[in-house]
Amino acid sequence: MSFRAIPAAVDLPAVEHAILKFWRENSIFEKTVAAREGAAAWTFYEGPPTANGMPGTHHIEARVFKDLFPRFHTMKGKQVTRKAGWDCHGLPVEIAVEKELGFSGKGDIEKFGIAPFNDKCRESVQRHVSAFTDMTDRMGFWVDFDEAYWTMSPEYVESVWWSLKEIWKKGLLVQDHRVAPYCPRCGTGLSDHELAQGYETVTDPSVFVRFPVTSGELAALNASLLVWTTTPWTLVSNTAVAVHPEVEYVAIEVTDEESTEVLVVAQNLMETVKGEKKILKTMLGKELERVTYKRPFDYIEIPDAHYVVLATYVTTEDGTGLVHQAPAFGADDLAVCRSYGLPVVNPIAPDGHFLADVPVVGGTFFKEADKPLVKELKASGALYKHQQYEHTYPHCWRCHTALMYYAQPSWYIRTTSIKDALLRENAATDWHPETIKEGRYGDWLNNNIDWALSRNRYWGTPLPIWRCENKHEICVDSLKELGALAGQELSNLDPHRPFVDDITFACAECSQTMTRVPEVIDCWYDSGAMPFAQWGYPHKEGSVEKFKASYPADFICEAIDQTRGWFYTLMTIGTLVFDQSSYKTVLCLGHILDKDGRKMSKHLGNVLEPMALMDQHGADAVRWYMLAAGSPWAARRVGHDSINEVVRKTLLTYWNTVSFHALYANASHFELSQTPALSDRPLMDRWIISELNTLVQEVDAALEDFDSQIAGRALARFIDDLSNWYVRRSRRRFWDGDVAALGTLHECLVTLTQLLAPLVPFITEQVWQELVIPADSKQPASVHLSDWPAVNTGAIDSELASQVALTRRIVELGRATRAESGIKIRQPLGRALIAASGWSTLPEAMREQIADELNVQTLQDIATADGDLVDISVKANFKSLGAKFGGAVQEIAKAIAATDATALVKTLRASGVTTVGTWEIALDDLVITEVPKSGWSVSSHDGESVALDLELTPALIAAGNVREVIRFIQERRKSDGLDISDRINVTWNATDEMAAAIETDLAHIADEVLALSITRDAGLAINDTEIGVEVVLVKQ
RNA sequence: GGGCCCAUAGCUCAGCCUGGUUAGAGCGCUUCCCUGAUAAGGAAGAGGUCGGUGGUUCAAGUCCACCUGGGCCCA
Repeated sequence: MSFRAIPAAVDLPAVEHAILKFWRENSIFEKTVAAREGAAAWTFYEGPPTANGMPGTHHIEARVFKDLFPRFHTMKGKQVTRKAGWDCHGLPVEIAVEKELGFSGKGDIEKFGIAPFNDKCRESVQRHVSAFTDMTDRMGFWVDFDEAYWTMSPEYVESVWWSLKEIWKKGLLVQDHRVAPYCPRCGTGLSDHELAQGYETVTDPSVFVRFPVTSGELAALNASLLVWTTTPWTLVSNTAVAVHPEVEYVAIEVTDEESTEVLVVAQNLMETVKGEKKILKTMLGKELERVTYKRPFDYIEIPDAHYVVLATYVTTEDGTGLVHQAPAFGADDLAVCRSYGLPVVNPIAPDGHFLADVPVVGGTFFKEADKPLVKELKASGALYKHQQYEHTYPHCWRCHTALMYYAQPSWYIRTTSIKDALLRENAATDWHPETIKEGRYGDWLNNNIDWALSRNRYWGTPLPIWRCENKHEICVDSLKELGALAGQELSNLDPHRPFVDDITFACAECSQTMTRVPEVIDCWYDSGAMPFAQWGYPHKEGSVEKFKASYPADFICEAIDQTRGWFYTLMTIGTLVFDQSSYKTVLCLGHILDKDGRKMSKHLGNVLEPMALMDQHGADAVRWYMLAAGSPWAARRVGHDSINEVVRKTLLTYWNTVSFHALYANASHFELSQTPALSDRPLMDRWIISELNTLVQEVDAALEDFDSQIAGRALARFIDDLSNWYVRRSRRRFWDGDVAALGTLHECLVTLTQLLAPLVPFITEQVWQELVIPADSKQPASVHLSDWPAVNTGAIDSELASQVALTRRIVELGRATRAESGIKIRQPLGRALIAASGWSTLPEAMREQIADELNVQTLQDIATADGDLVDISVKANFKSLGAKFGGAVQEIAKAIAATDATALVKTLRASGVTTVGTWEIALDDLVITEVPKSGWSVSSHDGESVALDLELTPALIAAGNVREVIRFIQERRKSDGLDISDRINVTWNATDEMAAAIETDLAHIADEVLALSITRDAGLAINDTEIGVEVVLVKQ
């Protein structure tokens, strides 16, 4: 058992590669899971990334957090299995393949063939997965790739089918119409993702049209509804007019040069109407419900329609507050019209042209129909106003055709019918940050709409519904069931298109042929089904047990964009199928932005490539930055400089403290067993051990609360305390091989390494191998196999902590005073006066440290110094006064300011209370500052002061010179390349003044510089040395 | 257009829940100090209308409302 030398310089990325090798060769990840066999499980679900491109830095972000908490809980004794997953299906994959093949739409795919196209999609997924595994491995995210689930695997698809059948059996999976953006040229609907790529600014007509009222009081007034639209081509399909039920509408008589008429508009949009106005009637929107009107075009048959309906989505931001409804061409329109039982009539063919038999515009492309229709409106007198209107409108990103919102048949899951259950499950979910629960996510649930499940595409889980021409329907839950229906052995069938499309069988009810409906499902359903589908539940052997043991998850974690993505589908499918959400705790991360606060995108060229980032700075640095530099749930900026700082400040300081320990433990042949009991160690040791145990408490609490930033801050502060106070102040003890100091530092480093391990697994593993295992062979082979440190509350001494804090504040003030006085710290001073409330009880050891740090010979309490040395000033303590006297504080503060401070403090110190004005105050109602009078150099802060006596005696000057000489020789040792433990012989010469100082303290100097002999050589030239000394060092 | 989140030093971020009168840290910059582990450390300086406006209060960076700007999600 011994300590190895650990180099101070370290190449972090190189160390990481060695550690990766060590983990791999020794199966450390597998062992951390196996070691907890039989322990309570802490379940984590991996949200599968879509392998449709190369991983970006934002992928690292989520994966850092997905790694930290499983590592933490493993150390805390839980078994955390981590199954990787890949989201394989979906439009993004199809688009990537289409691009590769140079396709421009569904026609090309069908020409190419669905089977070969899907083969290409499968290949594309497999190709990108390796980039993800490389990145994942490099960053130290421990997850089991060997057992990864793939959403395209047959057993996964069958499990998804099973769940769909469960939903179908409940009557919640149905076909209905859906309005979606649609490219009439490509003949396909577009996803939101595609939509976002194609917005273009266009100028469209904006028309105000009169719809004459035909029933009730308003008809008697000859009133017309004034309706605004920017899509005149949809007026042919007008079915209703929507108003907001709670908005005030007015019927106004308008008179201009030519005529008088009565129009109905929202009251606060009356400005739209020009001319002399007289309000005839005011009414709420809901009073207009079911008022009938005459539509502008009678070209197509729309039965039982054309009246006013109520809709809360109507706004009075622009237009007239009366919104024309064409349910085939607007999602809101469709929802509103459907709730009134209005028909959905569509005069436009899938190619975007009006049906040939429509008058006036038959055969016209929808966008081209605006002009002739406006002309017709003008001719019939229905047109009130016609303007041009510039706005952004979605276009097809492939062919730039203006998109149509177009009603298409689509399959829905009736999630609205389980809304109450979803709200119940959400209420039981632990969200981090908490605001998401009732905010963004809660709102989304409250405004829940049915899930449009189907896609008219190729590469996805086929919707397992077969139908005959009499609309009899069956949902299939497995290949086995399908085989039984079809009378074929199908267990080896690829459950994808086009193979499943080929399976047909006779309808049990009408004997007609049943064929599969053509759609595939939304790939978000795939990923939301992973809690059971990852096990092949319930078909696969053993899956039932595995599923039950791992449902619901204790922890999931993704970025905030998943609120309506995976967080939603996971909860919804769980609730639909099992009546229970599939996760208990969810950590919702903010986004990673570039150094200028912009989203990272290829387009802006500001993407940080993750592998390069880790090769440059090291994965630990990137991890620490993600975890600790800012709040996990806030959006954060990433740049090279900020990551560099992490390395310098935190990781290298930690490393160098380890290296320092190794240096002296090695030099003095320290053994851990030599460490004395804690109670026998000096105050300084007991302090840092107290801080260490406080740290264990803090980090544990923060990580239990998923707040890595607070944990990181506490750890960084401790590293700083350890290195820059404990080690620095104890340096001499280390030189001397003090076993208490070496043992204390070792204890701190071992525990610190364990606390850091889940955050920065590489450097801590290296330290474990270099520092811990060689000294204690009983320790586990990896830090990640060790148990989370238990806090020793008995070692926490809060009084000691506050005393050290006071010591450090006094030192800080003293240094400021020193700097101000212009006298170097190397020059000893005779006396310092201290004013601080805890001074009188400060232990001697700490006073010595202050004296040493400030290089003063004696310290004295300012209160015991000669009487008129001190000026006392007081200020009101608003916090305590405000609590006692409330509104009177300002007056009291004035009264206090007007009182003689010295007398006031004297009285209070003697009797505890006194009256100022009419108020009785106590000592803690004042902020007291004591400052020495002139002749001293002083610094004060928050009522604490340090004053230095600047008088230099010849003895002090000589002592200063001795210190100069020692420093000079030490520097020479370093520049001569001597080892810290080399013994030397010194030959010296100096100016008279310096020589006198040296002669008085030869033994001390020799001792400090490890000199066996120290001899003057008057012949040695001293001219060109700054302090008037020259030395020659000879290694013994 | 709607909802949610965010806005504090040149930069990255604390502080806000629980209001208290000179608003903090680190990086960067200038000057100086210290150094027998450190790519470190220390001191001083420059740098802030705490996004804006109003309100509540004896007192607002902190609580409330509105506005502006940014981000995300949804239309």
